[in-house]
Amino acid sequence: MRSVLRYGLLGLLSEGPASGYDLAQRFKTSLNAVWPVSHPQVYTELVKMASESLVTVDPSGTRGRKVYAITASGKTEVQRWLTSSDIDRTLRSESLFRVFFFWLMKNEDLHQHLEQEKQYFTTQATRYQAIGKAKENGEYGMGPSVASARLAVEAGARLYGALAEWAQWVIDNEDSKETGQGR
Amino acid sequence: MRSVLRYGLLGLLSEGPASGYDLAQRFKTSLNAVWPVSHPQVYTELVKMASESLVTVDPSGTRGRKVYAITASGKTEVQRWLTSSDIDRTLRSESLFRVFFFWLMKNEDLHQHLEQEKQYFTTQATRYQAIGKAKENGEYGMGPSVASARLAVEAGARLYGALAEWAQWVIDNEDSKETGQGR
DNA sequence: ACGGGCATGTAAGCGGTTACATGATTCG
DNA sequence: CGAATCATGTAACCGCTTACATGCCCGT
Repeated sequence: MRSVLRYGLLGLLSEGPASGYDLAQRFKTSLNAVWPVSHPQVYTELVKMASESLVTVDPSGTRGRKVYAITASGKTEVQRWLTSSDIDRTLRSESLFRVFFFWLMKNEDLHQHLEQEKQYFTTQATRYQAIGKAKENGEYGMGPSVASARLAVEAGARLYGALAEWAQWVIDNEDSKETGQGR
Repeated sequence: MRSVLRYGLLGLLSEGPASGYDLAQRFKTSLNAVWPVSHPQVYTELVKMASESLVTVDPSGTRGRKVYAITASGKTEVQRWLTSSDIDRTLRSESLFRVFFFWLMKNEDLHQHLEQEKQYFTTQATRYQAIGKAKENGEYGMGPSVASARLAVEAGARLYGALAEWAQWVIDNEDSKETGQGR
């Protein structure tokens, strides 16, 4: 099952033509949170897609820009992906991976780590809440793609909110053990 | 920044010696949810780690098993990882990636997709809740590694719970749009 | 003029998947 | 005895990262 990069690019191009640089930037500012990509990856994939005529290239943009546009077969391809039901639903996370090995950490180090994690999660949660508010106030325009992004942001806010609460729960658990309240 | 596979293996070996097959199985039953690995990856990494003397090999196990054990330098290595602060906190998810392109879907397809996602998320949430209960009842033993796994399971339950609620929220949003309640 | 961001790429190498391959052991 | 599972690997290939490289254009 091929990576989602291709479909992300086709999805972004569905909003209108853009250069590789544009696409890499837009990946970095929004999609990066759930699927990081690097710019060489974007450029090479665009070339590949052009050779499969999923996109067209107009190399006459200003400042050497190459403007890509989605084709009809590109549109069918992204549609096919969106309606295909074989999704990899794994939630990959190095943070959660570490949790399995908390028992190897010294109490002191673990406590510090948990505080950091909680800090990070709450920051992210409030950040996404703020972005969500801003999107509702139309600060990003009001196209259909913005409405979808709003949904994604809401998911982020809820996820990081849940993780922040979880971190607090773990900290409380630790404390009750140490003070012997559970005896 | 190298992948977490190595540290996962060292972490599992901290509980005691095990074969490559064992380790691959244990990855698949617990760590797979946050970091999938395939068995060739496990075998090759173990060979590499043996050559760096982070683990030792005893090839005289029953049925051709090769039993690996963690060394002192292996232990320091996993400790170093656990206390290093440069974590990649990205929450990779193909499900959430798709959300950005919901606006490209037909209402009908989208609604069906959302119902499926909600179904999946709620199933996972209840599944993790059940595992959490079982761990508390000591059905997996009561070693320190089980306590950590319990924390990870709790995170999973909360995460998927939040996602299930989110999916419901999106469905409600869609409905209010269609029936014109927002007018 | 020059520093910084715009814009595109190449190349090496690692991480990871998929398919293939092999033998040993247990269970029915 | 045969099927399933245990157990370990190899090889080809793809995805992706990192480092390197180049030229253009804008603002000061």
